[in-house]
Amino acid sequence: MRPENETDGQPKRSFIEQARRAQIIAAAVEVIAEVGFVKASLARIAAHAGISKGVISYHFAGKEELMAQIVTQVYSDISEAVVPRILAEENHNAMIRRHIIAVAEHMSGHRDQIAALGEIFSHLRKDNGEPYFDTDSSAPLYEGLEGLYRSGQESGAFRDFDPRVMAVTQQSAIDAMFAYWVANPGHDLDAHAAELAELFDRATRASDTD
Amino acid sequence: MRPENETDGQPKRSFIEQARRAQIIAAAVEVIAEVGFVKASLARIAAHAGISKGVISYHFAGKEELMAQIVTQVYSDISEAVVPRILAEENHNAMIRRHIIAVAEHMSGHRDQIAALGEIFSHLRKDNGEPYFDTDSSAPLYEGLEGLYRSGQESGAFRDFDPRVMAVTQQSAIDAMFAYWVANPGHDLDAHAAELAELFDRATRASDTD
DNA sequence: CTAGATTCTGGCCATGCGGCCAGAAAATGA
DNA sequence: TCATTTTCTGGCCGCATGGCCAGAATCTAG
Repeated sequence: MRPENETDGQPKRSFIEQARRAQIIAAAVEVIAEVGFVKASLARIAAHAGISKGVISYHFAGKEELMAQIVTQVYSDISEAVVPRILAEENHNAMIRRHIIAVAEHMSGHRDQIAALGEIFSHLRKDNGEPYFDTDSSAPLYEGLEGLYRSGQESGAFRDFDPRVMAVTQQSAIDAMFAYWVANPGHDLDAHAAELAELFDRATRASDTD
Repeated sequence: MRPENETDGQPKRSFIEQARRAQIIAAAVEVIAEVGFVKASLARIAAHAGISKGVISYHFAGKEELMAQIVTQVYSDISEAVVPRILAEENHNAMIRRHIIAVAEHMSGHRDQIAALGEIFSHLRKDNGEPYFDTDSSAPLYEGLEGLYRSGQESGAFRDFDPRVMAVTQQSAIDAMFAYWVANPGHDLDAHAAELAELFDRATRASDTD
């Protein structure tokens, strides 16, 4: 039996439980990165972690929760590493460049994480079959970029484009960069990021005549 | 029993067989677009087409071949509609713009097709679990864009960027546009395409000082 | 030391899937 | 008309999966 501490809000977790959850998440990331979402069964993840299958069921409500936790974990790692570096920049043009370059630099040391994230994004579905992560659930992510674009437009650093379209495009360009890198490990990630930074700088920057 | 005409090269197909294959492909596209790849079982596709499940097995070697045929079909439709319009342009900058706008115009009347295509791309795997369509299998697609970029660079229309990165980025931007549109049917596809055309024109165009 | 809470094991079960097949039905052609 | 080929039906089979549970093992506190 599982202790019921979920009377309100967040369940309390013992240290052992936190450690187990972290271990399972780490194992799941490695397995998904290696064999893909579809073949990453609970049995396989458990075997990779050196534990029994039931342990996963014990610590997570189901496969869905495990996957969602992976996404949460990776996302917060990224934010922690990238956001401060963006905010350290002093003008909007530099912030755009920094966003792309910082996330690439961070991910270059965490390839399994970004590979697993891509798999989960495209495969995880709710029971009714709808995507777990669509453009709406990513809204907070886009809103950050959109806000940056809008304020840059107000300051005159950026030309007059549709911020939503630009945000969707920049995010997709970054995702594609990682997908390409995951499929082609020899690819030069930093060089790719530098190209993207130049690309979006030119695409967003106000013309001299504007 | 199935007649064996596959002695060499392409199997001969009767008119009835061609019609059935087309019917099944059409049904599969609709089902995938509606319920997603994972829930699009052969049984469901057959029911939607009003035929027995075995018919699909009879006309296609397996689910894999059916999915591959869908991709082939949709791709050739796109090429037929878009390529001539690109070639009709007279300079490289206009060709880039036309590529984006023409594909969006074509797809605006074929939403199920592009929705199914996205599902198949991200879900279809070989037996060994590897993606059926990765960046390498899309190489012919990229090579077309890359060639366009290179010749534009030689002519001086484009600045000096990495053609591979630009091709991957432009394709991902277009894919993201469709994905956003599929998830948000009210989205203005033509306006989005116009924004992208402007974006990539600015990103690729040679500076006055180059 | 001991009782109770916590964590783990290993296997069972229902479900849904794709592939397959024997025989029915329909089309073909002489 | 009737034999032969082509097409279709409906169900069966093996397989893999995620969820679940009874009982064992381990830890904790009094």
